[in-house]
Amino acid sequence: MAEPFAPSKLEAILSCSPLVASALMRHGAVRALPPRTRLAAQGDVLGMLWLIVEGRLALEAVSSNGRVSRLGVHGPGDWIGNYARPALCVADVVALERVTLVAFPSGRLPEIVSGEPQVGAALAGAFARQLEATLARLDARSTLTSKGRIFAELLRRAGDAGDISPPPVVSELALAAQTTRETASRAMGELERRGIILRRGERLSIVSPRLLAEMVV
Amino acid sequence: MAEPFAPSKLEAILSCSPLVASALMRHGAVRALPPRTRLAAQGDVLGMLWLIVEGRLALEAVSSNGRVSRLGVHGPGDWIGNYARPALCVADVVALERVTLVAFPSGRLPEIVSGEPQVGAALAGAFARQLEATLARLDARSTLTSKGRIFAELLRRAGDAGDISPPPVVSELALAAQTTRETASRAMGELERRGIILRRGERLSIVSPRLLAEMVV
DNA sequence: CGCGTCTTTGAGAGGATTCAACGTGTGTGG
DNA sequence: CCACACACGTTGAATCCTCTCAAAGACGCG
Repeated sequence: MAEPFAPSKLEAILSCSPLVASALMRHGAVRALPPRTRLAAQGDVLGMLWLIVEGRLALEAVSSNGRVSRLGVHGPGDWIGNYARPALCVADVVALERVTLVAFPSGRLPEIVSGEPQVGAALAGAFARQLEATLARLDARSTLTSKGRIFAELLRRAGDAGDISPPPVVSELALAAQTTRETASRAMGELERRGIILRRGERLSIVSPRLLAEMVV
Repeated sequence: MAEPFAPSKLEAILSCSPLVASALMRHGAVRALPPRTRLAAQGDVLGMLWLIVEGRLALEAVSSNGRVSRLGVHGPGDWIGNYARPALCVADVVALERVTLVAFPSGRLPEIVSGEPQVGAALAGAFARQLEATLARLDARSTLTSKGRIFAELLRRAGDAGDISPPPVVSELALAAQTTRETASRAMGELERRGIILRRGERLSIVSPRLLAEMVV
């Protein structure tokens, strides 16, 4: 945490060559942020691109009625901000925990890339992955019901293991699934009554992933 | 249209070097599709990446209740499909008009990129742009009301000119804004009654962009 | 003219949020 | 040590937004 950030870590995070890592380190500024820092606000003209190295950042948009919805959560290896030129920021960017990142002004990376094409290759892979994730999220928002999104989120967090520990905080789960505490609570209550999940202290087990998957609608 | 596709067009579309264009042409297969072709279906394992050269493609997801929602529309210079490896396709991919594209198997491009890093640079720019667009769409879906999305879509299509011609087809507008014909019709009726827009034959004029912008909620 | 597509409008239903109330556990300050 | 605030979870009832269903009119086209 406290030790200075080493370029070799970049290699691991981006799975790129030492060449690329050192080029990035040479042009970017390393920053550390305490939890809850707000890097940018909805409506700002954002002229930065950040590479997350440690910790997670969330994109949160607040709608006119005051509700906040989470557009995404990004972790090490993800890029946040504007690549080519400054642009309006659609959402707040907030640190969920202690975060280390490398900062570049918008437009700098394209320059670097033309000098060191290897960097572009690494970027393309990262952007493609993030695009896919964002598209999947858009799909969920567009085609699933509120309860369906809760169920999908549970399955996603459980992974193959089939359980989640520590058990998810209901209100946080609701935020991630773009719905309310109450709806999330009702959805989980239903799952528990039907014996599809089991909540025991520090662990939430998914008894029947099959049934749960069928309820993702 | 009918003439064979020339690499020089790629340079213009991607604004890349001849080197990159010829590398892409060498590794990809040019295809032409008639309108309404469905390139891939929701749930397919899709092992391709396409570069659109002419025409537009839509990503359409159908939800369990049968409604289709449009996740995005892509045109020349956009990439659709899976970059690194085959993956489940979240939505149908359909041609809105006659489309020409260059097809690559998933995973091929990363290979090319490692041999010809210039290609990676071009890809990074394109992916960054698409990521930004997708994020903006996700934001709209998450924070705006149905009517708000209609209003926003109208403003977007009007651009600075302040009018749209030919006037938008209501049902198509509804699809783009992820709502129903009826809701879109009511939203536009309201705008017209309040004198915010004017529909005259082959032209729809936005009388008061300011008022309209304030209604985007 | 008949047909299909598109639009408009009304009425009804349904899903999700909002409001409200209550119970719990945790940490803080008196 | 206790009172208290506070965050979280649960549950019920009311409200609201949006979709669905239904009907009717406008328009272009063969």
